[in-house]
Amino acid sequence: MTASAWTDDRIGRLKTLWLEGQTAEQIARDLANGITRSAVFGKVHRMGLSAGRSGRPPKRPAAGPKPPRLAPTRSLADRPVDARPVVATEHGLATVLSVRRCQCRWPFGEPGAADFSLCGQPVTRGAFCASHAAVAYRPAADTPRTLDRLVRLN
DNA sequence: CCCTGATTCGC
DNA sequence: GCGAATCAGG
Repeated sequence: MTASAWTDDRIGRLKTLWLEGQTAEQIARDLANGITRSAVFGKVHRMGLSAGRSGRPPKRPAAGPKPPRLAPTRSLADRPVDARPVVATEHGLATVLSVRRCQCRWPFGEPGAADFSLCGQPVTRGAFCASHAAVAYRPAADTPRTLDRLVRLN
């Protein structure tokens, strides 16, 4: 089999894992096939998914000589989407430190506040539960009324 | 200091 | 278009 070929299947897995907040290293391990985290990044960029994650502002050139070298790494990270409901006096089931990957990370209250918490319901899409994902991943603009209704699902 | 993500270059 | 190297930020 070809060592490297971004089939639609692999691209789909890449996109899914990336949107789930998996690290590039994690995705590389999942795809295997000699795919390195660099390859993952390259593909992600070509797909136009790059923006959104941590970073580095556009700057000057790079890339010098390239002797054969591999750089395996391992760890976990969490830094998905962000959203803030204007009204939120309620509190979720989880905190920033206790929330698990399988729990909805929709914020309740003001970040930094003593009562700040996270939804905590089972994740169904990306980093949020079904209700919050509907708001967080809203592709197109909705009417203020629709958004208000969705936010009230808290 | 280590890890992760982003950007740019060479093939 | 793909992969690797390099840089910057946390």
